[in-house]
Amino acid sequence: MDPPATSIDTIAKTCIAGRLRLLNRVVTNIYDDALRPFGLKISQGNILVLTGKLGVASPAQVGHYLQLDLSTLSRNLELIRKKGWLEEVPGDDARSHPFRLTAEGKRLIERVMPAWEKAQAQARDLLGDAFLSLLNQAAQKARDFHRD
Amino acid sequence: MDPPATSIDTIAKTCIAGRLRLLNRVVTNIYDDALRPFGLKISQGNILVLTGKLGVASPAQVGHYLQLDLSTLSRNLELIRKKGWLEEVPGDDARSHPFRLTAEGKRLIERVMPAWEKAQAQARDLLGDAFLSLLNQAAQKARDFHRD
DNA sequence: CACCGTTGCTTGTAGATACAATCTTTCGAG
DNA sequence: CTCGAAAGATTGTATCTACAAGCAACGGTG
Repeated sequence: MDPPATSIDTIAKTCIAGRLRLLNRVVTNIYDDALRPFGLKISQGNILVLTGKLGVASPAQVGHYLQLDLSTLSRNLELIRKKGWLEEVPGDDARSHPFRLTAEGKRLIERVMPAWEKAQAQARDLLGDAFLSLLNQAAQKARDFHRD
Repeated sequence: MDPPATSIDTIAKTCIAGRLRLLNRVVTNIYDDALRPFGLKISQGNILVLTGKLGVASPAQVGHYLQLDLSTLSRNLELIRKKGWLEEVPGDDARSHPFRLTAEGKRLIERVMPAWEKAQAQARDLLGDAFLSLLNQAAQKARDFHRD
Protein backbone atom coordinates (compact mmCIF):
# COMPACT_ATOMS: atom_id res chain seq x y z
CA MET A 1 0.00 0.00 0.00
CA ASP A 2 1.07 3.55 -0.65
CA PRO A 3 1.34 5.68 2.45
CA PRO A 4 -1.16 8.57 2.50
CA ALA A 5 0.22 11.58 0.63
CA THR A 6 0.68 14.74 2.67
CA SER A 7 -0.72 18.08 1.54
CA ILE A 8 2.81 19.06 0.64
CA ASP A 9 3.27 16.03 -1.59
CA THR A 10 -0.09 16.45 -3.26
CA ILE A 11 0.37 20.11 -4.09
CA ALA A 12 4.00 19.73 -5.13
CA LYS A 13 3.22 16.84 -7.47
CA THR A 14 -0.04 18.02 -9.03
CA CYS A 15 -0.41 21.82 -8.82
CA ILE A 16 -1.57 23.05 -12.22
CA ALA A 17 -0.59 26.63 -11.50
CA GLY A 18 2.95 25.63 -10.57
CA ARG A 19 3.55 23.84 -13.85
CA LEU A 20 1.83 26.44 -15.98
CA ARG A 21 3.79 29.23 -14.32
CA LEU A 22 7.07 27.38 -14.79
CA LEU A 23 6.34 26.88 -18.46
CA ASN A 24 5.31 30.50 -18.79
CA ARG A 25 8.66 31.64 -17.40
CA VAL A 26 10.67 29.39 -19.70
CA VAL A 27 8.70 30.25 -22.83
CA THR A 28 8.56 33.97 -22.10
CA ASN A 29 12.35 33.93 -21.72
CA ILE A 30 12.74 32.22 -25.10
CA TYR A 31 10.81 34.99 -26.83
CA ASP A 32 12.32 37.82 -24.82
CA ASP A 33 15.82 36.58 -25.65
CA ALA A 34 14.98 36.45 -29.36
CA LEU A 35 13.41 39.92 -29.37
CA ARG A 36 15.96 41.65 -27.13
CA PRO A 37 18.04 43.02 -30.06
CA PHE A 38 14.98 45.05 -31.08
CA GLY A 39 14.25 46.43 -27.61
CA LEU A 40 10.94 44.56 -27.67
CA LYS A 41 9.49 42.20 -25.08
CA ILE A 42 6.91 39.59 -26.03
CA SER A 43 4.46 41.12 -23.54
CA GLN A 44 4.57 44.31 -25.62
CA GLY A 45 4.68 42.44 -28.92
CA ASN A 46 1.40 40.71 -28.21
CA ILE A 47 -0.27 44.05 -27.50
CA LEU A 48 1.16 45.46 -30.72
CA VAL A 49 -0.04 42.68 -33.01
CA LEU A 50 -3.50 42.66 -31.47
CA THR A 51 -3.70 46.41 -31.96
CA GLY A 52 -2.58 45.87 -35.55
CA LYS A 53 -5.42 43.45 -36.13
CA LEU A 54 -7.98 45.75 -34.54
CA GLY A 55 -6.90 48.86 -36.44
CA VAL A 56 -8.15 51.22 -33.78
CA ALA A 57 -8.21 49.59 -30.36
CA SER A 58 -9.53 50.48 -26.93
CA PRO A 59 -7.97 49.45 -23.61
CA ALA A 60 -11.13 47.54 -22.70
CA GLN A 61 -11.06 45.57 -25.97
CA VAL A 62 -7.39 44.62 -25.64
CA GLY A 63 -7.72 43.91 -21.94
CA HIS A 64 -10.56 41.48 -22.54
CA TYR A 65 -8.93 39.69 -25.44
CA LEU A 66 -5.64 39.26 -23.58
CA GLN A 67 -7.32 38.77 -20.19
CA LEU A 68 -5.10 41.53 -18.91
CA ASP A 69 -6.09 43.81 -16.06
CA LEU A 70 -6.80 47.34 -17.27
CA SER A 71 -4.49 48.85 -14.69
CA THR A 72 -1.67 46.68 -16.02
CA LEU A 73 -2.51 47.49 -19.59
CA SER A 74 -2.66 51.21 -18.88
CA ARG A 75 0.99 51.29 -17.85
CA ASN A 76 2.15 48.88 -20.55
CA LEU A 77 0.55 51.09 -23.16
CA GLU A 78 2.28 54.16 -21.80
CA LEU A 79 5.69 52.49 -22.21
CA ILE A 80 4.92 51.35 -25.74
CA ARG A 81 3.68 54.82 -26.64
CA LYS A 82 6.90 56.33 -25.33
CA LYS A 83 8.82 54.03 -27.65
CA GLY A 84 6.81 55.37 -30.57
CA TRP A 85 5.10 52.15 -31.61
CA LEU A 86 1.57 53.18 -30.62
CA GLU A 87 -0.27 56.52 -30.78
CA GLU A 88 -3.52 57.78 -29.34
CA VAL A 89 -6.35 58.67 -31.70
CA PRO A 90 -9.18 61.06 -30.87
CA GLY A 91 -12.39 59.35 -29.82
CA ASP A 92 -15.99 60.50 -29.86
CA ASP A 93 -16.43 59.65 -26.18
CA ALA A 94 -14.22 61.78 -23.94
CA ARG A 95 -13.76 58.87 -21.50
CA SER A 96 -12.22 56.62 -24.11
CA HIS A 97 -8.51 56.54 -24.98
CA PRO A 98 -8.37 54.65 -28.28
CA PHE A 99 -5.01 54.00 -29.95
CA ARG A 100 -3.46 52.41 -33.03
CA LEU A 101 -0.13 51.25 -34.42
CA THR A 102 2.24 53.90 -35.74
CA ALA A 103 4.08 53.40 -39.04
CA GLU A 104 7.17 52.73 -36.93
CA GLY A 105 5.24 50.11 -34.99
CA LYS A 106 4.24 48.34 -38.21
CA ARG A 107 7.83 48.37 -39.43
CA LEU A 108 8.99 46.96 -36.09
CA ILE A 109 6.68 43.97 -36.44
CA GLU A 110 8.02 43.23 -39.92
CA ARG A 111 11.60 43.54 -38.68
CA VAL A 112 11.17 41.20 -35.71
CA MET A 113 9.31 38.53 -37.69
CA PRO A 114 12.39 36.31 -38.32
CA ALA A 115 13.43 36.47 -34.65
CA TRP A 116 9.88 35.72 -33.57
CA GLU A 117 9.83 32.69 -35.89
CA LYS A 118 13.00 31.32 -34.31
CA ALA A 119 11.52 31.65 -30.85
CA GLN A 120 8.27 30.11 -32.05
CA ALA A 121 10.19 27.12 -33.43
CA GLN A 122 12.04 26.65 -30.12
CA ALA A 123 8.79 26.80 -28.19
CA ARG A 124 7.16 24.32 -30.57
CA ASP A 125 10.06 21.92 -30.07
CA LEU A 126 9.79 22.22 -26.34
CA LEU A 127 6.02 21.81 -26.07
CA GLY A 128 5.10 19.53 -28.95
CA ASP A 129 2.26 19.85 -31.46
CA ALA A 130 -0.30 17.95 -29.38
CA PHE A 131 0.16 20.40 -26.54
CA LEU A 132 -0.11 23.37 -28.88
CA SER A 133 -3.43 22.36 -30.34
CA LEU A 134 -4.91 21.97 -26.87
CA LEU A 135 -3.31 25.26 -25.87
CA ASN A 136 -5.31 27.02 -28.56
CA GLN A 137 -8.58 25.59 -27.34
CA ALA A 138 -7.81 26.39 -23.72
CA ALA A 139 -6.82 29.97 -24.48
CA GLN A 140 -10.04 30.49 -26.42
CA LYS A 141 -12.03 29.12 -23.50
CA ALA A 142 -10.11 31.26 -21.01
CA ARG A 143 -11.00 34.40 -22.96
CA ASP A 144 -14.62 33.82 -22.06
CA PHE A 145 -13.78 32.87 -18.51
CA HIS A 146 -15.08 35.38 -16.01
CA ARG A 147 -14.43 35.10 -12.33
CA ASP A 148 -17.75 34.88 -10.40
CA MET B 1 -7.16 31.31 -52.74
CA ASP B 2 -6.37 32.75 -49.34
CA PRO B 3 -4.60 36.09 -49.44
CA PRO B 4 -1.09 35.96 -47.97
CA ALA B 5 -1.18 36.44 -44.21
CA THR B 6 0.66 39.48 -42.87
CA SER B 7 3.20 39.23 -40.06
CA ILE B 8 0.59 40.77 -37.81
CA ASP B 9 -1.97 38.10 -38.67
CA THR B 10 0.50 35.26 -38.29
CA ILE B 11 1.78 36.33 -34.90
CA ALA B 12 -1.65 37.26 -33.58
CA LYS B 13 -3.15 33.94 -34.61
CA THR B 14 -0.35 31.54 -33.70
CA CYS B 15 1.97 33.01 -31.06
CA ILE B 16 2.58 30.34 -28.43
CA ALA B 17 3.84 32.81 -25.87
CA GLY B 18 0.73 34.93 -26.20
CA ARG B 19 -1.60 32.04 -25.45
CA LEU B 20 0.52 30.58 -22.70
CA ARG B 21 0.84 33.95 -21.00
CA LEU B 22 -2.91 34.55 -21.22
CA LEU B 23 -3.60 31.18 -19.67
CA ASN B 24 -1.01 31.84 -17.00
CA ARG B 25 -2.74 35.08 -16.02
CA VAL B 26 -6.17 33.47 -15.81
CA VAL B 27 -5.01 30.42 -13.88
CA THR B 28 -2.78 32.39 -11.52
CA ASN B 29 -5.76 34.61 -10.71
CA ILE B 30 -7.90 31.57 -9.92
CA TYR B 31 -5.40 30.36 -7.33
CA ASP B 32 -4.61 33.81 -5.93
CA ASP B 33 -8.32 34.46 -5.42
CA ALA B 34 -8.73 31.18 -3.59
CA LEU B 35 -5.68 31.74 -1.37
CA ARG B 36 -6.22 35.45 -0.66
CA PRO B 37 -8.03 34.83 2.67
CA PHE B 38 -4.77 33.29 3.95
CA GLY B 39 -2.49 36.09 2.76
CA LEU B 40 -0.80 33.61 0.45
CA LYS B 41 -0.12 33.89 -3.27
CA ILE B 42 0.36 30.81 -5.42
CA SER B 43 3.84 32.02 -6.38
CA GLN B 44 4.82 31.78 -2.72
CA GLY B 45 2.84 28.59 -2.17
CA ASN B 46 4.80 26.75 -4.82
CA ILE B 47 8.08 27.75 -3.17
CA LEU B 48 6.75 26.61 0.20
CA VAL B 49 5.64 23.15 -0.90
CA LEU B 50 8.87 22.54 -2.79
CA THR B 51 10.83 23.55 0.29
CA GLY B 52 8.65 21.19 2.30
CA LYS B 53 9.54 18.32 0.00
CA LEU B 54 13.24 19.13 0.10
CA GLY B 55 13.42 19.50 3.87
CA VAL B 56 16.43 21.82 3.74
CA ALA B 57 16.58 23.73 0.48
CA SER B 58 19.07 25.99 -1.24
CA PRO B 59 18.20 28.90 -3.54
CA ALA B 60 20.02 27.20 -6.41
CA GLN B 61 18.03 23.98 -5.95
CA VAL B 62 14.66 25.74 -5.83
CA GLY B 63 15.60 28.09 -8.65
CA HIS B 64 16.48 25.21 -10.92
CA TYR B 65 13.41 23.13 -10.12
CA LEU B 66 11.05 26.06 -10.62
CA GLN B 67 13.11 27.58 -13.46
CA LEU B 68 13.10 30.78 -11.48
CA ASP B 69 15.87 33.35 -11.72
CA LEU B 70 17.92 33.49 -8.52
CA SER B 71 17.53 37.25 -8.24
CA THR B 72 13.77 36.81 -8.32
CA LEU B 73 13.88 33.98 -5.83
CA SER B 74 16.10 35.94 -3.46
CA ARG B 75 13.48 38.63 -3.00
CA ASN B 76 10.54 36.22 -2.92
CA LEU B 77 12.25 34.28 -0.15
CA GLU B 78 12.79 37.44 1.87
CA LEU B 79 9.06 38.21 1.77
CA ILE B 80 8.12 34.67 2.78
CA ARG B 81 10.67 34.75 5.61
CA LYS B 82 9.20 38.01 6.88
CA LYS B 83 5.80 36.31 7.02
CA GLY B 84 7.31 33.59 9.21
CA TRP B 85 6.74 30.64 6.90
CA LEU B 86 10.41 29.99 6.11
CA GLU B 87 13.58 30.25 8.20
CA GLU B 88 17.27 30.16 7.40
CA VAL B 89 19.37 27.29 8.66
CA PRO B 90 23.13 27.42 9.20
CA GLY B 91 25.12 25.89 6.35
CA ASP B 92 28.64 24.47 6.27
CA ASP B 93 29.59 26.69 3.32
CA ALA B 94 29.53 30.38 4.22
CA ARG B 95 28.37 31.28 0.73
CA SER B 96 25.20 29.24 0.98
CA HIS B 97 21.92 30.42 2.52
CA PRO B 98 19.90 27.24 3.05
CA PHE B 99 16.38 27.43 4.48
CA ARG B 100 13.43 25.27 5.52
CA LEU B 101 9.74 25.46 6.40
CA THR B 102 8.83 26.72 9.86
CA ALA B 103 6.17 24.98 11.93
CA GLU B 104 3.91 27.87 11.04
CA GLY B 105 4.66 27.33 7.37
CA LYS B 106 3.64 23.68 7.64
CA ARG B 107 0.42 24.59 9.38
CA LEU B 108 -0.32 27.15 6.69
CA ILE B 109 -0.10 24.51 3.98
CA GLU B 110 -2.53 22.27 5.84
CA ARG B 111 -4.92 25.17 6.35
CA VAL B 112 -4.97 26.27 2.71
CA MET B 113 -5.39 22.76 1.32
CA PRO B 114 -9.21 22.98 0.86
CA ALA B 115 -8.95 26.36 -0.88
CA TRP B 116 -6.15 25.05 -3.09
CA GLU B 117 -8.32 22.06 -4.02
CA LYS B 118 -11.14 24.33 -5.11
CA ALA B 119 -8.80 26.35 -7.32
CA GLN B 120 -7.29 23.15 -8.68
CA ALA B 121 -10.79 21.90 -9.60
CA GLN B 122 -11.60 25.17 -11.38
CA ALA B 123 -8.34 25.02 -13.32
CA ARG B 124 -8.97 21.39 -14.25
CA ASP B 125 -12.42 22.30 -15.55
CA LEU B 126 -10.99 25.12 -17.59
CA LEU B 127 -8.06 23.24 -19.11
CA GLY B 128 -9.30 19.66 -19.40
CA ASP B 129 -7.54 16.41 -18.49
CA ALA B 130 -5.87 15.92 -21.86
CA PHE B 131 -4.18 19.28 -21.55
CA LEU B 132 -3.09 18.55 -18.00
CA SER B 133 -1.32 15.33 -18.83
CA LEU B 134 0.64 17.06 -21.59
CA LEU B 135 1.34 19.95 -19.24
CA ASN B 136 3.09 17.58 -16.88
CA GLN B 137 5.35 16.25 -19.59
CA ALA B 138 6.15 19.70 -20.91
CA ALA B 139 6.99 21.06 -17.46
CA GLN B 140 9.31 18.16 -16.82
CA LYS B 141 11.04 18.80 -20.13
CA ALA B 142 11.27 22.52 -19.44
CA ARG B 143 13.08 21.86 -16.16
CA ASP B 144 15.96 20.46 -18.17
CA PHE B 145 15.78 23.23 -20.74
CA HIS B 146 18.79 25.50 -20.71
CA ARG B 147 19.06 28.63 -22.81
CA ASP B 148 22.09 29.25 -25.04
C1' DC C 1 -31.83 70.37 -15.87
C1' DA C 2 -30.18 68.32 -11.69
C1' DC C 3 -28.98 64.09 -9.69
C1' DC C 4 -26.80 59.71 -9.55
C1' DG C 5 -25.34 55.35 -10.99
C1' DT C 6 -22.48 53.38 -14.64
C1' DT C 7 -18.67 53.36 -17.84
C1' DG C 8 -13.84 53.89 -19.22
C1' DC C 9 -9.66 54.59 -17.74
C1' DT C 10 -5.69 56.06 -14.53
C1' DT C 11 -3.06 56.12 -9.96
C1' DG C 12 -1.43 54.23 -5.51
C1' DT C 13 0.63 50.35 -3.74
C1' DA C 14 2.64 45.80 -3.61
C1' DG C 15 4.54 41.52 -5.40
C1' DA C 16 6.78 38.73 -9.42
C1' DT C 17 10.10 38.58 -12.93
C1' DA C 18 14.74 38.99 -15.20
C1' DC C 19 19.35 41.12 -16.67
C1' DA C 20 23.54 43.22 -15.24
C1' DA C 21 26.57 44.10 -11.75
C1' DT C 22 28.42 43.13 -7.29
C1' DC C 23 30.04 40.76 -3.13
C1' DT C 24 31.97 37.17 -0.32
C1' DT C 25 33.66 32.64 0.02
C1' DT C 26 35.79 28.68 -1.84
C1' DC C 27 38.97 26.14 -4.49
C1' DG C 28 42.62 25.08 -7.57
C1' DA C 29 47.10 26.25 -9.91
C1' DG C 30 51.57 27.46 -9.16
C1' DC D 1 50.79 30.27 0.69
C1' DT D 2 49.14 33.59 -2.88
C1' DC D 3 46.46 34.77 -6.54
C1' DG D 4 42.86 34.43 -9.68
C1' DA D 5 38.85 32.07 -11.33
C1' DA D 6 34.49 29.93 -10.05
C1' DA D 7 30.49 29.27 -6.95
C1' DG D 8 26.52 30.97 -4.35
C1' DA D 9 23.77 34.47 -3.52
C1' DT D 10 22.22 39.54 -3.16
C1' DT D 11 21.44 44.37 -4.97
C1' DG D 12 20.31 47.97 -8.71
C1' DT D 13 17.13 48.81 -12.18
C1' DA D 14 13.27 48.04 -15.25
C1' DT D 15 9.01 45.79 -16.71
C1' DC D 16 4.75 42.97 -15.81
C1' DT D 17 0.99 41.92 -12.95
C1' DA D 18 -3.21 42.82 -10.05
C1' DC D 19 -6.28 44.86 -6.27
C1' DA D 20 -8.18 48.99 -4.33
C1' DA D 21 -9.29 53.51 -4.91
C1' DG D 22 -10.14 57.45 -7.57
C1' DC D 23 -11.65 60.67 -11.42
C1' DA D 24 -14.02 62.44 -15.27
C1' DA D 25 -17.61 61.82 -18.62
C1' DC D 26 -21.91 59.75 -20.07
C1' DG D 27 -26.80 58.66 -19.67
C1' DG D 28 -31.09 57.85 -17.75
C1' DT D 29 -34.77 59.40 -14.40
C1' DG D 30 -37.49 62.53 -12.20
